[in-house]
Amino acid sequence: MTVREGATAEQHRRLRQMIMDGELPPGSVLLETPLSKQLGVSRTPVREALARLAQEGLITRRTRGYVVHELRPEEIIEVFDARIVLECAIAERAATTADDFQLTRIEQLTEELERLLHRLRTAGKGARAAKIRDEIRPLNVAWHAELRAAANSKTLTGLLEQILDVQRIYDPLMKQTEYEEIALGQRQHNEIVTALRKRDPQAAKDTMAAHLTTVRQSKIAEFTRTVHERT
Amino acid sequence: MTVREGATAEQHRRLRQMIMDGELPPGSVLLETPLSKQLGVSRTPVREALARLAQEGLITRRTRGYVVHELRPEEIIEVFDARIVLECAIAERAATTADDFQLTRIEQLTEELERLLHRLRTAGKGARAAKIRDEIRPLNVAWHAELRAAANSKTLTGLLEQILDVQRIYDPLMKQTEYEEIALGQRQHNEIVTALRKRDPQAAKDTMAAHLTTVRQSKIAEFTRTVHERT
DNA sequence: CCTCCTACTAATGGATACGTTTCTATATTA
DNA sequence: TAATATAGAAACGTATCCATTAGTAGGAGG
Repeated sequence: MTVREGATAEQHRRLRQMIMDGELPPGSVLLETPLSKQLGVSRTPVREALARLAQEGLITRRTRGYVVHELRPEEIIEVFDARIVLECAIAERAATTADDFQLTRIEQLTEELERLLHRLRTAGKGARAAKIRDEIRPLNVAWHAELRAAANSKTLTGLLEQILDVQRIYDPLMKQTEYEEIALGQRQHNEIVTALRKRDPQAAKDTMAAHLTTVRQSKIAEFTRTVHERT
Repeated sequence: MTVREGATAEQHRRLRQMIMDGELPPGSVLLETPLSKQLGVSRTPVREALARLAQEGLITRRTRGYVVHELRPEEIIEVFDARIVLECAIAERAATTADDFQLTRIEQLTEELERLLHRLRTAGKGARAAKIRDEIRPLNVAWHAELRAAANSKTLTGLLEQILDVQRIYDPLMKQTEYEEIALGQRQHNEIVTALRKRDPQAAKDTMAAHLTTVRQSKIAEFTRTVHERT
């Protein structure tokens, strides 16, 4: 049977997807009435869906309708700083709370990423490489998700996921990450896993801080490059 | 002129207040239809208000209606841990971002609290003391709010305020804090202010950690005492 | 006496209707 | 020509309506 899903939930999911896919880039205007026609439902579920997106920080209210959240460069950095705070806390916590099953899964994901990374190095820069990147990305997301689960804090996890959502609005605008940066990230993943196994919260936290700081650097560089080209 | 406020915003505010005041303690059931009659508006704004409260984490959806969010003891600790993470990050950040004007205001609040604390010590335990406590509480809240402002991060501030709201659901269930604990908190406030003035992020962070750890201890102690009595 | 079934009540999700507010484009005046 | 006034269109906030669904009480059967 198909999953029973209310119209509100469905439109919420659809709009969210459209934002994350870049179909509705930052600054896009969202109006209740036209959207309800476009999506083929009445205004009620659209209204509710928009209210949820607003509370999630993905869109902002205007006097009339909503706008997909736009961040000024310094705000992008600010959001990333908050992410670092939360994800470091999660790494630190996970070092003590992760059970063996969870650690094993993280290790498996790390190894899988390792394999893909080797394939990417040999693949160079063509269509083959792009395909491998498409496999790497969700695994990376899964790696961080597994770490969150291991930290065993619904509160921290929830807050971090909120932040990640806001960040993802800008993902479609980003250029692809350089191979060297991915490789560095992978080395750091390995270090973090080691720290978790050693049950060393301080090391887990510090390594995560290093990891995210480099990711931040590269993302900001990508972003400014990209925005520069769009003018 | 009175502030123009839609029915949705008004009911949202009213319900939130009722929850914070303990008029709707954790576990209370909130149904759209009865509430709309009780509050004297149609279901539409009530619906929207409930949806917002849910997104804020104050109430949770059930198959039919909502319930004021209930936390198991270990979840209360978890929420507090998240608060510590965020508020330490804010203290650390504020040490570099706070401008002189903000620092001065925090110092003024600290001094004001100092005066009230002395008055409380001499007032003993009667109705006079209760009155002073009623003055201390909002100042304490203001002190922390001013610190958040000084950290100059809408993101961190927003996340922390979410957490604080969830915590406040349980405030009406708490017994009053002992004088000694308030006094300790005040000494720590002073230390934090000193660290901010010295522009020492590490000290600000560490002191805040110490401060919130003691607050956590006392709150948890209060809470278990209180819950114990309610059985 | 307990369990299961059925019929009823009441709440929800979604659509629609209506009055109000805001935006926009056109026309008028300085 | 530029600024402003004004009329019309469009979106919003709130109320109401209807179909569906989830609880509930009461009765039949074991």
